[in-house]
Amino acid sequence: MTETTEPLGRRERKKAATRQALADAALELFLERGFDAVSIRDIAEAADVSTTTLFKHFPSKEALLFDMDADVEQALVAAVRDRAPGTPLLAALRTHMLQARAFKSEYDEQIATFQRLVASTPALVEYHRRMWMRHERALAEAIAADTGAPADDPACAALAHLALEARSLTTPATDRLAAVNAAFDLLERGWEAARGAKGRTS
Amino acid sequence: MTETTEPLGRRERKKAATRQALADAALELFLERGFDAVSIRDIAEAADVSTTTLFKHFPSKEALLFDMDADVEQALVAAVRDRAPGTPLLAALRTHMLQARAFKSEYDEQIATFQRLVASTPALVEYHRRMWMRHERALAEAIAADTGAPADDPACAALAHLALEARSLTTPATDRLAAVNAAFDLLERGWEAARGAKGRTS
DNA sequence: GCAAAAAGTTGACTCGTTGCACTTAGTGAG
DNA sequence: CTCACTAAGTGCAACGAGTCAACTTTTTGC
Repeated sequence: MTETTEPLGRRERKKAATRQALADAALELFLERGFDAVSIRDIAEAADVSTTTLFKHFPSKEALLFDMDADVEQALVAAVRDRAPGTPLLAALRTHMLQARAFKSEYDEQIATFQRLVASTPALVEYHRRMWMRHERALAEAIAADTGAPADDPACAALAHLALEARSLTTPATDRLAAVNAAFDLLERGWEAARGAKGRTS
Repeated sequence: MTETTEPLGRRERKKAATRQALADAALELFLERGFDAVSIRDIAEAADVSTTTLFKHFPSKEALLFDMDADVEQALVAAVRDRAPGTPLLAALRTHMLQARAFKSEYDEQIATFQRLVASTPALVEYHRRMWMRHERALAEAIAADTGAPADDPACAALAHLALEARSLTTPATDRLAAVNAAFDLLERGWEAARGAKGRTS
């Protein structure tokens, strides 16, 4: 998205290069042999650096795969904060989550194979989930701000947690979409009912 | 609960003994020094067995602590299946979860320190959560059976997932109880609304 | 009593990850 | 331009979790 090729010193460029080399080598090897069958040493060697160097760029083996995150939280918070006026909070959240690349696999073969790799490796599923759930607090605060509740309101915290968690439904390999929608149906009804009971209608 | 001291061969008794010795040694050392500061070798030595023997009894370091699980799933399913007639499904589930030992810490210092140990070790929190969520499918099926829906109904799956997940709210150290209750309030309203929309009132 | 299976041991090994001491090479100030 | 500073990278050794294969005990069923 944001091309930050601005004032890059020679040093920083080299650093970025090795980092990229590592991420590339890792992805290639993982796709080729599977996550568990590739060792850190393999990757380091493929990128022609030492394992210690690898760990100076990435904090763990899993992190090699999820290089491109960053402003996910921004987008998440923005989705509720800057939604079209009149749109219910959860509706906005639902569409935002369904538009994420995790659900766009049909359109891009690259993404689809990546998704398959992650899904077939428990360690990666877990790691991904943890990254995702890290935004729980930010979302909770955004919701609280939106509804005028105190920032640590338990109901808002619960809604944030459960809405994010909707993505991790262990659907029996069939329809992830239907699963997420079912979860949101449930939450929307519950949330609207609660809102209604308090006299507001957002 | 169920005392199975029935026809125990000498062999099985010895096996159970070493297993117990391991679990005991582990708990003691963990409480004394903390989970991360105790190595598998320490535990094996304290129980006077080899590390390989330890791993024949427990699949991982974390498993040493959660020896006493078993029929949690049974109880969970029973809580919805055998609830007092007239009780709403989610009400039964809520009380069952609040009665679990995880929330009884005030009554038992043993349990409280154990909870503290787990809570203070990310690896253990994660492991515990995973064990708990493993009952997702069983609960989903129990709910489906209860409401007459097909066993793989997405709405039931979603409810099961979110209800179980209610326990893992990352409450800011304050009131876990309030958090769980907030989650259940949300789910109850949403669920009743959905049920109502379909003409049933369980 | 004996053979098969289960429990345990030993020791070496893999793999993720860290620490330490060291070199190399941009960088910025004078 | 050079020199000291600093960040990046290296090499190596180590640690802890977990696995493997080969070998020695029991215990048990017959």
